[in-house]
Amino acid sequence: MTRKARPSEAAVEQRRQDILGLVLDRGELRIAELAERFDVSLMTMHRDLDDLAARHLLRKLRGRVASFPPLTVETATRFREGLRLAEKSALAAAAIGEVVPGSTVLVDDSTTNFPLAGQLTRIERLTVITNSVRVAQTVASAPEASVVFIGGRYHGEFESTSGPDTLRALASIRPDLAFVSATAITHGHLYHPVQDYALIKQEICRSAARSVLLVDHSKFGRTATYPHGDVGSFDLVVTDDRIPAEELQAIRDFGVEVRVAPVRREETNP
Amino acid sequence: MTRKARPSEAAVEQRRQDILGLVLDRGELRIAELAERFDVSLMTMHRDLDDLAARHLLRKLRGRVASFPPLTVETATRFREGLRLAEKSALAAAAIGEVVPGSTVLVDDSTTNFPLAGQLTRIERLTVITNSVRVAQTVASAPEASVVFIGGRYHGEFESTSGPDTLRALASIRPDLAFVSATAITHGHLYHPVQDYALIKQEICRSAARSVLLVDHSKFGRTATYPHGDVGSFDLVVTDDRIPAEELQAIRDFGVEVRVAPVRREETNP
DNA sequence: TATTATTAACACACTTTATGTGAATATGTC
DNA sequence: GACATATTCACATAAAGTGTGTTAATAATA
Repeated sequence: MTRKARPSEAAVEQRRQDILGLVLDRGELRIAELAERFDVSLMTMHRDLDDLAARHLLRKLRGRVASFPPLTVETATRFREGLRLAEKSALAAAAIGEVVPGSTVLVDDSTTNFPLAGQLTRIERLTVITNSVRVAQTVASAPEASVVFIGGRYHGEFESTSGPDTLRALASIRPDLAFVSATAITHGHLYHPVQDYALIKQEICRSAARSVLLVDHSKFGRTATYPHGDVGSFDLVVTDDRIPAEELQAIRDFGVEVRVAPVRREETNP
Repeated sequence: MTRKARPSEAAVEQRRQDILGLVLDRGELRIAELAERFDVSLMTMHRDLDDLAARHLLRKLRGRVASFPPLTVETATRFREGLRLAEKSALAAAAIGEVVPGSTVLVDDSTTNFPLAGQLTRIERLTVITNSVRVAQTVASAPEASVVFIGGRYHGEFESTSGPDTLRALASIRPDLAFVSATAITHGHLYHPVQDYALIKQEICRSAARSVLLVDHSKFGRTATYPHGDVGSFDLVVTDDRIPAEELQAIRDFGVEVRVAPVRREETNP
């Protein structure tokens, strides 16, 4: 009958993200219901779900799909990629000024730091240390870049390393500056759903001469299983202008400098 | 006039590889001449060359292109990807039998090892140690895989780490089995164009309880700047059935076991 | 300034991809 | 094991995406 216009690749990916969001919200859903709700055939919905399942973002059962524990999924690189890009770019622009040419900069594993990594290629004679494959690849695309990758247990879902080897390597270096991000922050206290990464973020603050925390507004008011200190460990916090007022005050109460980056809004999701 | 049929993406990539091969062979060529030789417009040739230049595989000058030092380019991952895949798969199939479930396997950075890495996901309770991002990503795609990435100075063109940190990390581990490959081998002696990697290959042989060398026939009869020992350091050499007879004999003279993998031939380039 | 090389803008034709249909196969339930 | 339902397969279709060459504008060299 009335055939539907073929959507662009980006639109398909967007739909799949939306499906995942819904599944994450509900925990479990019938496939037939999803097909109806997104107004696609059962076949297409199966294809979407097969794709998400192949990325280990949900489980496909007979007739229904189930989510993995929500925060674990949200932490996976494949899920966060491209999310809140405007905010992340704004944070990068506000933070890049901290970087001095010729210095050694440590960049944490986080999609928040990806735009920042792109900016770093413009600064001269930098040594960039990271445990994130994506950050390493981005910075190394500049011909004269010096990149040090920190080894350890490799996690495919984050495309980065962690664990005791990583901690040990971190303890033996002393970068001039470190950029760290957080997945969850409430009243100035930081949390991460994966213990290994919580430990790493703490160790980074200890090892770096100066450390900067990058968090967009969506991370505020959330918590996760493993606390990893508070904003007091940082010398500067960079966030965007949709940070809740009381959270902003909480950070200032720690005596930490806060830089609020303006985000140009066209069509931002809440 | 007579429009030309639009080639597939693969065909375009093949043409670009051919262009690169020619430039590598000649050192320098006029762009107009290349356009004529490959029977494409000047515009298309510019697009091809821009692409190759963006991958740092050649330099585009005004009216002509020049190659970087040949062996350096040939070593770059971006160049070797997909080259001699039939041989590499055959080597992987012949070598995979060496891997014992539950053991710790070290896999060298090399496109030769990529198919092998894919095979490794089928074996249970393995710990895979590597300095290659691609190997790490491949193995980590299996959900229960345990992957250890060796840190160090990161090289974008190889997508892997090397240098003193890498050597030190290698020295502190003792894998049950190591798969190593070589870029150049003559009369049983091994060579690599990059010193850092030559050192790593040597260190691997020292640290692993048992080590296997994987080399397809194209690597024989070549040398490079940095020698890194001979086949005597290995317990087994796996190669394909187009290995020159005298090279095969040379390896056997070292008293090393050789396994010659049969390659199914359909349309293999020389 | 004259000449040649490069890039930009566009139209075209081909390839690739997302989709839905209906049939064939697989999976679970009673 | 029979039945119902879920999934996959094979195919046709339409639109998105991509490589190409032409012409015109711009940039670089002599």
